Amino acid sequence: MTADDAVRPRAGATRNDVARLAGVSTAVVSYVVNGGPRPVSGPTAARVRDAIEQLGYRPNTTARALAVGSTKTIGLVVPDSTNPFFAEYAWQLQRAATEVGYAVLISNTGFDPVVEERSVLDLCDRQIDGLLVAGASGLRQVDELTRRGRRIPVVLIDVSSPLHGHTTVGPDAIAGSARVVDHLLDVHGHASAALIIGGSADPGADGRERGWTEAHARAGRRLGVVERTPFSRQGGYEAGLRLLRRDDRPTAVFVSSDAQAVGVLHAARELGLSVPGELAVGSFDDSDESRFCSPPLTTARQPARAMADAAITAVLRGGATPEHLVFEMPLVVRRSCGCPAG
Amino acid sequence: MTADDAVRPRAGATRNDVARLAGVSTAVVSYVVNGGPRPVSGPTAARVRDAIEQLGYRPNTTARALAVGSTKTIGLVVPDSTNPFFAEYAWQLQRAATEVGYAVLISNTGFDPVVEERSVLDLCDRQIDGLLVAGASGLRQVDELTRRGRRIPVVLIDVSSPLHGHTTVGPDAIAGSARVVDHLLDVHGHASAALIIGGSADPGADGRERGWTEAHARAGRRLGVVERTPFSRQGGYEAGLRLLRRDDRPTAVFVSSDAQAVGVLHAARELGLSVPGELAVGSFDDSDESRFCSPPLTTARQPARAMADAAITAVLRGGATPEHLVFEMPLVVRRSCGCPAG
DNA sequence: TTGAAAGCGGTACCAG
DNA sequence: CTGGTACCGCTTTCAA
Repeated sequence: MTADDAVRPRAGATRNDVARLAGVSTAVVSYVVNGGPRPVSGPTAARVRDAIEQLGYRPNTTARALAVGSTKTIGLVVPDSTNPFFAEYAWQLQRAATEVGYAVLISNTGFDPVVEERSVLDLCDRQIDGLLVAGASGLRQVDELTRRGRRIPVVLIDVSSPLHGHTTVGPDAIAGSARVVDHLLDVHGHASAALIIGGSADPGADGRERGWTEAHARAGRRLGVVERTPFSRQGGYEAGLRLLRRDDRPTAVFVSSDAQAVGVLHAARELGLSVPGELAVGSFDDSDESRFCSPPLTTARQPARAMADAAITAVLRGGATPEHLVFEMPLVVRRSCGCPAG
Repeated sequence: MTADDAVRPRAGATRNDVARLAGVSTAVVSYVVNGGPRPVSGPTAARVRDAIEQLGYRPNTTARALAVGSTKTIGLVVPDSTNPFFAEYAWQLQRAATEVGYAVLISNTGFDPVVEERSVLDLCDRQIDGLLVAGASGLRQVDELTRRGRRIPVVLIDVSSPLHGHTTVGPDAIAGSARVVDHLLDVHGHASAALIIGGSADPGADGRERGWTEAHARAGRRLGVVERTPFSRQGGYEAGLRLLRRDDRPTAVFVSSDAQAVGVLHAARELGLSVPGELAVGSFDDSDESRFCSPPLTTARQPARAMADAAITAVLRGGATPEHLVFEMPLVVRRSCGCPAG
């Protein structure tokens, strides 16, 4: 109201200013701001609130973090937040975190273990209260972190199989993948399905590969060929091209992510092959894109929302006792497998 | 080496521990950690480094932030990080920020002005060093922030037209949109193009709408119909259905985002209409998806990488003097407009 | 070249 | 119910 622009320090009011204006101690200001830990009389509290209002006082989160030892922030390490599934997952994690008063600091690794290591360290240096890691490559430094210094809770998200000594949350990738391969083999009668999947870090560790293998075994079929390629549309496209140019071109393929599957669709189109007519495709994720591509993808659904809620809950609980949360993956039938529209 | 698990405090070593072990003062530890502001003799520095190594000491970023008044963090407010373009843009911003030692805290608003306001406040409370805002709705509270308390630099990203008093970075949406509409009108000879665009907050404020309008004006054509719908695949799909069921079904449409365009493609497919045969579509963004959908989209390219670099640079410079950085949008010709493959 | 000490903005315990 | 005050971990000025 008055010419207070000149009076107000550019740095913003601190709890000291508030205390002075309200004629109380800083402790009292703290009590009313946080509703505790000591009670404050009505009138006093009112004076404090007035002062806060008048000064436009906002508590300094950094100072609070230093004092209480919690930043109300959780770190998230993902390979590539640009991938439609991770984008959605990250979004859900953020929503879930926000709902309980936490912020999420995201770090992309680009599937590079070195970057991943650096990311984990950076995040920890920022005093995050918990760490969510997708893309399990960097387990080594995660372990080390857990050992030395601040013992911050870590939960591995997006792991296909429960990992010893860590709390994990992820889809039942084995069952989910098997479900789509079964569908290809059983209801559509393909002799086998090829597999398009990511880098060969540790074949067999990936639940998607195992599900694919097991489904073939159960059906008594010989395994189809496998193509390894990056988890991206472009990666899927290239693998698709390779696959579809083979002399023994497969009639069905299970692709380990929607992004790659979109690339496969593109490759088929370019080669003039019809999907599902000449190539049936099943996929994994059920990201938004899978409903809108052509043809829409039959895919195993990752319940991102539920997993996100679980991951946030788990990491905030502190990961004291390792637990393994696995989520069922419903089969979402659309047209890429050969089923009629619907 | 020894049984130091018992010795090492669970809280992690502090600079005090390091100082004690190295037999120096905490100031010296600070000097060697930060390479300044005072010089330290070789031997002393070596002792300190040893101590750091031995204790596995990691500086506490929070404490540092409190002391120096900078969190090395910049806030980013976006409507929906799940949208393919924003996902990519956010990714680029993160990359650019990381390169200069900053982290990015993302907040999604879901296009809700109330949420947006809360987000901006939350971010500021976290003592971010700068704020990037996409989706200009929340200008009011941004202005207010700039006025009271900590004067944090704000840059508006993703604005189509330079905004008074703020530093902005964005594509030349008017020219870019006009470029694709021109293409539809001139090279493919359509009488006019319909427009699919987002919420009607302030028609005319959106550069895409203006570009579309101006292109028609220049060509001496009557404007096509406009459909307003959310910026999502689903939104585009619904708008597409509405548009394509009209008696006076348009022969060409300019869609204001790739995500919506993908929805339009889906709608056309569902109605058995061929693109570009019966409907030519031009779009905006050039996200990865636009290369892989069917048919691939002719679109105006947002130079996300360059814009991200500029945005980070600008916000870090402090936004002292408002500047308006606008980026050209190249036309990317693919097949959805009717041009031959290539 | 190094040490002592005064903050940065809050929190929360201990007295009163 | 409230005030005084010792931290939280690090930075940086001032003296030595």
